[in-house]
Amino acid sequence: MSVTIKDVAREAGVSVATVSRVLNGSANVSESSAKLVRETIERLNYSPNFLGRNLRKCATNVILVIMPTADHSLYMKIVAGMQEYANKVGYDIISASSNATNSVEVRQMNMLFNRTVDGVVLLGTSYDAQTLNKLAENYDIALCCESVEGANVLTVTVDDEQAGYDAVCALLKKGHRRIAFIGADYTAVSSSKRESGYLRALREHGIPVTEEYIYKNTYDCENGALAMEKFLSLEEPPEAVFAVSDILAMSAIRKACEMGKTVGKDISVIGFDNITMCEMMNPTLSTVEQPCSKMGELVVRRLIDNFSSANKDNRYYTIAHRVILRESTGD
Amino acid sequence: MSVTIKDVAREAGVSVATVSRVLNGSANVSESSAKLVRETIERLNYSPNFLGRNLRKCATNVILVIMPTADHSLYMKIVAGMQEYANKVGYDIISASSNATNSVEVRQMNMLFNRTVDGVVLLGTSYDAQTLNKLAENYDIALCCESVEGANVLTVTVDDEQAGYDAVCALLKKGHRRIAFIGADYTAVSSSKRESGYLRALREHGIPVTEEYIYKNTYDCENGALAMEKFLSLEEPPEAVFAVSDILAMSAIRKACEMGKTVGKDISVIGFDNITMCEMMNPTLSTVEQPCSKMGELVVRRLIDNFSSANKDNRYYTIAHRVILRESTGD
DNA sequence: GTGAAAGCGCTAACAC
DNA sequence: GTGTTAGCGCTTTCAC
Repeated sequence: MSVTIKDVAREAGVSVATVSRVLNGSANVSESSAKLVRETIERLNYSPNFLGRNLRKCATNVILVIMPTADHSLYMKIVAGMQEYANKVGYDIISASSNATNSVEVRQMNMLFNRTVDGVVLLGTSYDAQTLNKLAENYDIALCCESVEGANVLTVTVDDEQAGYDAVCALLKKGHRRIAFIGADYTAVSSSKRESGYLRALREHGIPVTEEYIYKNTYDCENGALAMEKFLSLEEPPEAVFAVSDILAMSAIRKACEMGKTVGKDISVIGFDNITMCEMMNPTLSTVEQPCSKMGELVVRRLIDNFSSANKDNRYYTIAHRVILRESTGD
Repeated sequence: MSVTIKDVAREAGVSVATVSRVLNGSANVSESSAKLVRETIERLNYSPNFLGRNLRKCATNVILVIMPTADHSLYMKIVAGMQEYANKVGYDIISASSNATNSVEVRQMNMLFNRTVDGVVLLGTSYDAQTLNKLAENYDIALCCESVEGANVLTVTVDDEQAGYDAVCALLKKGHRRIAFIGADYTAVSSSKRESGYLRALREHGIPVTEEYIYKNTYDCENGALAMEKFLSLEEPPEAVFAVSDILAMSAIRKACEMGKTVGKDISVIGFDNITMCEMMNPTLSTVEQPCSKMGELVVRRLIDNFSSANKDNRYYTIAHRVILRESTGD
């Protein structure tokens, strides 16, 4: 029903080999044949069937990105960075969202197992280190944004500990000493590392840790509000808050406003990620920027290198972050 | 190098046909063979190569969604709705972002032309009606969210004209009469239709149209701010604003705040889409909800039906919207 | 410079 | 209930 390479060959009066050569730009085709073939392709509106090509080549030139949640500006920016680089070098990026659900993630990983894609980048995963290491033996996978402790798999993230440290130092520099932390639960390595940075900053400034100033739950936005509600109900509420994501920070700010506080004056808040909304919030949100394009480009570049490499690069790369101060910290 | 159906057959001491039958759950396999095959698959860690299967079957069971911009909560919600339904009926959804760029969109459409996916849903497109109609002759495509005038292609959207009308009526009901409009430029059909609804609402309430109250540019968020800046600098500024997207509305609100206005009191704003951020803004944002899950499910359902149908469904479906009033309109 | 043909991994029609 | 085999569309080796 659809037109194949054979049809083109027959119509052009050449062999399928010649058509294939034209298609792939191989040398050793006379200009006259090439022209004839190109015209025939045009005339028949032929488009090569990549299922045949990919089967033959054992490669698809497609990379799958699996996101834990789709509704997150950060991930989309990273994917955009990946795409820009990948397209330049002849690859396509497709993405799918696992809703942070293991069964959905596994379903999507099947595209890797069944050879529908050449490699996968995980922006967060429910797999443990052991499973990932096992997978990496047979397939090309990489982690981005969110690392997994003990996984010897190509990984690209910011230096979360240092970034957390820097965020808190920015608050300390404003003169705040009662600083609270809103994090995700223990499964999120990035959050734990940012918490470590938070603790180190306090320690280095001789500030004791106040247990009530640490709130940890999931990344769901309502937890920002819950955290802020708890903080503001304390006898001695914090003067500043560091949240491990902009979403949590925004939700916290919203709650603070509801409770009559002026954010940036009564209480300062700094988030993490620098998503687009930061500049549209009221007040605008201070944050730690993750350089999304760079991260996306680097991880895809290394992953593609791995496709054709005998000994895979499984290193852990960190990319420089940047603290951005806006109105929510009184700037 | 990777294990194939032949390896499984050899190891299990059966033919490849039997293995294939087990794989596809066809009848006519003795329980003993089936068990043996399943064990062998497990033991060899075999995963079928879908390139072979898809080539043979002329189908991939994958649908591609092309989004004009990735960084938009609305699209992600629609994709989530698609995915939930698609997975239930044995399909996978993958997505890619065209950055509203024709060349990128064409690149992604190639996955359809080269048979890497069975169908495509466009959440906005740079193709014109004629091209779409031509494409629809040979391929399974659908539009969602954003229609194209004159395209006889399966389409699912809200009733944009009525939704615009309803949004403005909500503002009128609050007693406002000087109502402004922030829209996208003429290429966005949804925006034009919402504008028609805006105009009809004014007309039916005997309110003359004020040219200065209509601001049209791109969907880029800065235009919300620019519009608001213009409105507030008028001799007689509007009392209320209807923006065709929440992003534009948020940006407008942000600017109004900067200019010393209290949104919801000094000026009311209603957006469109009901993205997640609406409830986290300060003030929370009134809007017109697009029922994303439903839209996603419907368009995918019809598209899949089309795959196996001789006469394709190319109808235009509209799905019920809902006005949601929050603080930005003084509620 | 060109063509014939093998074969990528799989399914399904056919034969037994 | 099972096996043999053709063939999906393509690339590439080999021969000329």
